[in-house]
Amino acid sequence: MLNLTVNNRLKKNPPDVVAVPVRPMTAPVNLAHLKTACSSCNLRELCLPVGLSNEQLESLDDLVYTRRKIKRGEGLFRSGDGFQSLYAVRSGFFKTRLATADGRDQVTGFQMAGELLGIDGIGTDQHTCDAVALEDSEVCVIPYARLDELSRKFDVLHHHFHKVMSREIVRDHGVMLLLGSMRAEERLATFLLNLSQRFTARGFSASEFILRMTREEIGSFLGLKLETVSRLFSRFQEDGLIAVQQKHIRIVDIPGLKQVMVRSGSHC
Amino acid sequence: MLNLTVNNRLKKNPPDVVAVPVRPMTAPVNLAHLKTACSSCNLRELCLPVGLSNEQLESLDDLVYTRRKIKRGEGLFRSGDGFQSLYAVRSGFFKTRLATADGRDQVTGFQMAGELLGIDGIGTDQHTCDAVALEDSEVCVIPYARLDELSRKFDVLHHHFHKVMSREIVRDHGVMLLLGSMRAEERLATFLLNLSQRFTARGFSASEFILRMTREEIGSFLGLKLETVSRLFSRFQEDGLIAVQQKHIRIVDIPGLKQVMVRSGSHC
DNA sequence: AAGGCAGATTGATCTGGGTCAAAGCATGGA
DNA sequence: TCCATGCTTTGACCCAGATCAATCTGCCTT
Repeated sequence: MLNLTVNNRLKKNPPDVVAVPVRPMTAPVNLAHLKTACSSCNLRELCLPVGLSNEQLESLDDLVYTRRKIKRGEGLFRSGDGFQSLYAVRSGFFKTRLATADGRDQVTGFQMAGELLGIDGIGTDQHTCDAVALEDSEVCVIPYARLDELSRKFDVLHHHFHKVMSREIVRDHGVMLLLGSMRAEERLATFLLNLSQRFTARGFSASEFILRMTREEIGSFLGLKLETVSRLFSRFQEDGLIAVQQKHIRIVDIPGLKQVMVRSGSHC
Repeated sequence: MLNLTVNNRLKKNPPDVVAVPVRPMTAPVNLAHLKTACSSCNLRELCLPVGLSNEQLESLDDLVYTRRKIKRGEGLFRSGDGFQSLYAVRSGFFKTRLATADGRDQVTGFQMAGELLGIDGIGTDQHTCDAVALEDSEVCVIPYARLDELSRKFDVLHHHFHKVMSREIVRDHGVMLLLGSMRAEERLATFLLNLSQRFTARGFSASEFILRMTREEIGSFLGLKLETVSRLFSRFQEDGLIAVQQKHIRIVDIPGLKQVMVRSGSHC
């Protein structure tokens, strides 16, 4: 067995208090380039603040007052850690994974800028999975108690948070469908198109991107072995659907990939 | 291909308005046997009201003022339906399933008394899956707008609802682990033990129960074919772990089943 | 610039679970 | 009571994807 787990072993989290304050609570900062709270964050159309008024946005700024940097391979939180905060990815890339007693591993998702991490902790006041940075990353720390408080003041925020959780559930159902009833090629095609779509939403190229995760991590997420993932990449390339060079992916034929997603579906 | 889909085709839902009012809003009902709202429901320790004070419980009674009966094979809601209400299973048994354009089907869960249905609809104001009764069932209708309103009044309810959603997410991650990295026997053992545990929580026998779903539905949920499920039942019986007779299951050796769940896990 | 090493590719082979097919079994409606 | 029909079981065979193994590639370190 590969000893990837050893390398990815999480360092014990520093407490949130250590995190870099985005806006010192003492003196307000006027310089535009330092005003890095939600109201001026360029992710505000993707992240928690979607749909908030300017006024509401500004009170979010008091909520999200710390950031935390996580180096590649380090953990943001791990299963069993006490739950206090949610995290919004500001930059970088994460995976979440579930580990079983007997050493198995299931990657449950990959998170990029604007996406929320840590919701799993609300139910039991403990995190139930590990979140690991796949590249040097930064997150906004959202103390849950404050979010709760604030969302009682603002209907929109309250409702929006429910929507975020609900969509996470719907996403998970999609992954179940993928794992439970798709063939290998469909899974990988679905995965690539999903990434592409999420990059597009962030203003990046829909057809060209760098995979932040290894073949093994992709495999774990898709319920396949890394060799299978690798072979499929090669096959897709032969078929003129994509161009792969290690982690660099270019989708050559998006409609073609979409066909793979569906066509092999109608088995028989 | 089996034509199960045809038989399970959902009838278009009757609007919630048609549902039987549990407590007519006009005159309060005094008779104890008719007082069937949350405050006197025997599921209150399992369902949404967990942890509420008596006073809070009584205001829930105004929230949950209708019930709906669903016959076996009928749908409670289906993908695409507008979302207005959540549903708490009062009696009976449901499955939720996701259907793809190309006719594939993934069962995403089975719900029993006290469990919540419909959360998937919050994110987009439309349901994203079908909920189908596996036996004649009854649900409490919880208008979402009211829940929202009420949860602004009661911290506990508000927070509890978040917990329910979060736990659903954690559950889904567990299913991903199952689908993504367990072998067939482990999946079935996990499934049986999970059912057993949920029946126990409801005061039923941990070791003897009736399966409300077909082999095909179990298979769909577990990412296996019905023949595989059937063969595994037979194998488990040969191995003295369970006794099966059609839908009637008796778990003979719970520790043994737990071993199957883990042992085959350490592949190699 | 060289060496080490994590990750990726590719080939050969094996196998768990899928597929196809044929009975068996139970339940409900006429 | 007796089919009809939907569900389950079991057997024979097959194949997608796993496993095992041997390179290859590119990057990081010194």
